[in-house]
Amino acid sequence: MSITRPTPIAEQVNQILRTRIRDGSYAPGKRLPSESELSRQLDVSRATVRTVLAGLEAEGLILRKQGDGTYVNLRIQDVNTHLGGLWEFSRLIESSGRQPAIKELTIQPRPADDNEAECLALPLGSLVLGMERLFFADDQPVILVANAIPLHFLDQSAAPFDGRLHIREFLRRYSNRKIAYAITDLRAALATERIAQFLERASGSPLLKIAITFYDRDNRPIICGQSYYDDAALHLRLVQAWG
Amino acid sequence: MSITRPTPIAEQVNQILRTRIRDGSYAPGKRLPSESELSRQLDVSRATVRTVLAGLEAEGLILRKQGDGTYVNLRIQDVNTHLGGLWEFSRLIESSGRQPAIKELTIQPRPADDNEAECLALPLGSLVLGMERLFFADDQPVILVANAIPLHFLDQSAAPFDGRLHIREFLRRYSNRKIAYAITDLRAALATERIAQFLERASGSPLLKIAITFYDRDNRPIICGQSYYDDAALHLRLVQAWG
DNA sequence: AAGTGGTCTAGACCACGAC
DNA sequence: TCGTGGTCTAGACCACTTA
Repeated sequence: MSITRPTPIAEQVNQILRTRIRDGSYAPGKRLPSESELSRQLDVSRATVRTVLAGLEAEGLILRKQGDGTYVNLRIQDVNTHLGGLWEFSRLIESSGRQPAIKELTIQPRPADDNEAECLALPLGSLVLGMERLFFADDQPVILVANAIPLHFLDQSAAPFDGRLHIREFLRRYSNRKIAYAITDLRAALATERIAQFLERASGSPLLKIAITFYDRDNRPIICGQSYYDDAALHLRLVQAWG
Repeated sequence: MSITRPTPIAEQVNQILRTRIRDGSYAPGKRLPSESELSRQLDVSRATVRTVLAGLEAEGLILRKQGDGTYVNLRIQDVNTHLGGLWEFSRLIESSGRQPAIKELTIQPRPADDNEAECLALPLGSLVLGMERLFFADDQPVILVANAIPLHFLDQSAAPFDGRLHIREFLRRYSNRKIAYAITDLRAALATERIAQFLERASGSPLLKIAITFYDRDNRPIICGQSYYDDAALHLRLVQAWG
């Protein structure tokens, strides 16, 4: 029996507003009820409403105009991520309107390579769980991901590990670490023979290379990963609010 | 440093804390004063302090641990952008510890090409101000940018336009439009002969291609641009807080 | 002039981590 | 247990847009 805490009010408000935007109760281009009105409707303080709206604005979902009102952004349908969601490949595929799937290619303990050892601040030759996975959008391969997690962070008794889980879910199930932030390196790269084969592209095609390292609250690296992203098959399009 | 009224209090607090972090008053890895303590020190409410800290956390500058305290992130030096700074190439270069410079290649009115007309929602053949510029990091060319702005958005009497201004400053000086948000397309591309020459790379090298369209609060496209980013010369590395 | 979002305050109580 | 950050409230006043 697991403990359930009451869901934070702000989170509930968040879900309600997102739902109303998604299902068209608040149509694209239209004005939302005022903050005071929402505050009354939902019976929460205006401060709470504002916290939630700030989040939606940062994602580009709404536009707020002082002295006028809050509007649903017209152009969100074109976008598949905001810069905070860059690691959630499944959601990214989903919000492009396609069906995501993960295929596990390999998943096994092995010594860390040089790059991984450096990323994870491990002594050379330390054991990591190596994971290679292929993400599909509507049965078309679009992202090839190689991850490494230090073995000692994982609950070995939970093996075998399920390679089709999202990284978030994977960590929650097999480890007690929590991710605080990630550092991401964005590069352009040419497809090697092997990568090209998996992604069904010509060898030498340009691909996005996304290298992510996840850290916990104590600044310890938890996971490092290199992803090859076929930007011809799946656009990477993001909104940025003008802070 | 003291608090005065004209500029927003939160902004002043923001600057104060950033300064203290940058100059080492709050050293990397060390704990900041508690929120209540800061609230007393600066004579602002705790809510205001929290607003500012939330911003710093989103940028990855600090880590907050419930029940413990707020810490300066150790790894900030490695990073050159955060969620939302992707368009500010000059700042991006600067925060990599290098000296930014902008060279104006061309700047002149011309008809919009097909792509620009579509991005900017203009009739084919409409006039735009075309701008081609090269960004340098320590005298090394790193980003080639081509922008287009509909001519009728610009104050023609202000010509000639200064092509060495940041896009933000450019718009402020020559137009009354304000940018609300941007949609960015991230791609990998191969350097054409011409692009390679400007960036001093081999023809066919992989480059990041960043296509940005800026919109104002009324959802009208203001600027569109295509940038070629030499990721071998200048890493694109960003922090993402785990929301 | 009225109504909107923007800013800020002063408090309350809770959840968590270190001691 | 104590101090920290996390959540939330009720209300004040300001700045801006629209009519």
